[in-house]
Amino acid sequence: MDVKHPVRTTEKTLALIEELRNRGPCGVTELTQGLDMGKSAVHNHLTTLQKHGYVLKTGDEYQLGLKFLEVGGSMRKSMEFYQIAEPEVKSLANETGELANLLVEEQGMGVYLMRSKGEEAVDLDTYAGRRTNLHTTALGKAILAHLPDERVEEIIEHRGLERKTPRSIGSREELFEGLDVVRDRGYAIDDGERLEGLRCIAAPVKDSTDKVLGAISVSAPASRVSDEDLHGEFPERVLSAANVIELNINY
Amino acid sequence: MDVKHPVRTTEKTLALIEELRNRGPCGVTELTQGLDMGKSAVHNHLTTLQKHGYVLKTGDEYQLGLKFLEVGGSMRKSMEFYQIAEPEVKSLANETGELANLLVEEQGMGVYLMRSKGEEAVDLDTYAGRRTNLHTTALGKAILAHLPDERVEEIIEHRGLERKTPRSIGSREELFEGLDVVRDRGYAIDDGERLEGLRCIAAPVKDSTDKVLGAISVSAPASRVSDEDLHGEFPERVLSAANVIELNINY
DNA sequence: GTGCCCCGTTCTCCCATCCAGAACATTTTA
DNA sequence: TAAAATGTTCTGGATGGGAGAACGGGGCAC
Repeated sequence: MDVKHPVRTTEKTLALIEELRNRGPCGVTELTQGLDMGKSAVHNHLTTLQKHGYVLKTGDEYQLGLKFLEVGGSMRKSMEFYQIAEPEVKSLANETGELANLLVEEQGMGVYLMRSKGEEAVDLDTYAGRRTNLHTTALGKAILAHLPDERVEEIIEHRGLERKTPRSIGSREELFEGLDVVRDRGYAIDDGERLEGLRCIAAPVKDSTDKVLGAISVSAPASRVSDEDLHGEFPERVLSAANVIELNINY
Repeated sequence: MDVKHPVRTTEKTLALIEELRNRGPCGVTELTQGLDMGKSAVHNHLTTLQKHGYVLKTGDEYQLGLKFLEVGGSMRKSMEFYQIAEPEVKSLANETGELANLLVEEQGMGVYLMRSKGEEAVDLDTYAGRRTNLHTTALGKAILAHLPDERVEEIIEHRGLERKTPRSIGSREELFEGLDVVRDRGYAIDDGERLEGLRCIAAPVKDSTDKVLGAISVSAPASRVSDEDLHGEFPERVLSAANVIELNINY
């Protein structure tokens, strides 16, 4: 991203936020390390962010506040796709007893909008807002399969095709072959590619013009997803949920 | 909040974010109005934020991205209180079939960490990240009742005691009387104070040193909460959920 | 108790940099 | 086809950001 006239002061503030996020609660001096700013500058930025609620101070330690959740939460709530999909993701989680997820694409990355845990659900390291490379999950592949080819090219150009595990996708050819399959059968599968022993089934959600809005999925341990279920009951339920969302979006 | 050396450039960026949040997707010129900045300045800030993922551009329109949800979501996930309370809030929603909520205090305001809808749940205007004045909800009163008196004084000093409806708390005396009651019986109630016909029951969650960490609640239409239930089954369930959380936090 | 060190905070002045305003490139409107 | 929007780029001058030094206070060693 080539910006002609970046606001350097703002970039310093954003770098500070990132640093604070990685380190967790800490003092001014500790933050200064690795930030290419002096103590007074860091202090000025911190107090400014505190004044506006983005940063909290307890004793001599600073940390990020929940203001980010406020802004992010209100953005999410204002998304029609989220509002309509939310109850269906919950139903899917309750029906299957497993972990159900909702993903959208933003700037070439997948962003989890929500996750809902059924009775037996495994606890993954995902959370609302979490980003992943699209090619590494069933959700992402469901989305990629329904984006224009040139967009997919752009994305792999920009975000790469890093392999998470030996079994995961790592080349352009593998990816496009996989996406063909996804388009043919209507749903995407991750059989241990991201995490050994974890199976995910995902379906795209499209609007009335066939543009993909996002994807919905179920994740479960392989021990509870038989080979028949992997191409039977699970895709059926996921596709059904995706279909309900599509119907509600298009009235 | 009196900041000695505020970073004015950062404050401009934050003002722009707020403006963009209120207006939703819009162009540079529209944003410029009501921001006391020229077109070029607004443009510079927007492209800088875009470069770092906080702002998205589609066509000629700019809007906030899900980066805020990413930062906020990771903050929330890192909170022990949220991690432990989350399943209990879900259980509470499922058992009662109503809307269950989790609130923490930050800078004198209540912040919803999550909400979980049961089968019959009403749909309120709350969402994860949403802020409210503490004195206007059962959740807030449950928290206030277990903060030191001087802290409560500070908060009403700083945040005021605006009445939401004629029935809601609007004076210092009313508030402290109410908090006494909450302490005595162990839970807080909102009987139509915030919204006509809505009843909420909330209980505080405290750690082993008796410090209040947050509060958990159920909200339901008055038609489904009889006068007996209001001081019977509902508080019982809410207190039980709060108790489970406390046990799990203190090991 | 004393001295030392390290922390967060404040101050000041110089230089980086932010940005008004004008110019340019496109698109929309009349 | 002209006029009036829009987003984007450019430039120099005033603004204000922040390095470095100084201050104040809390904690630790001895």
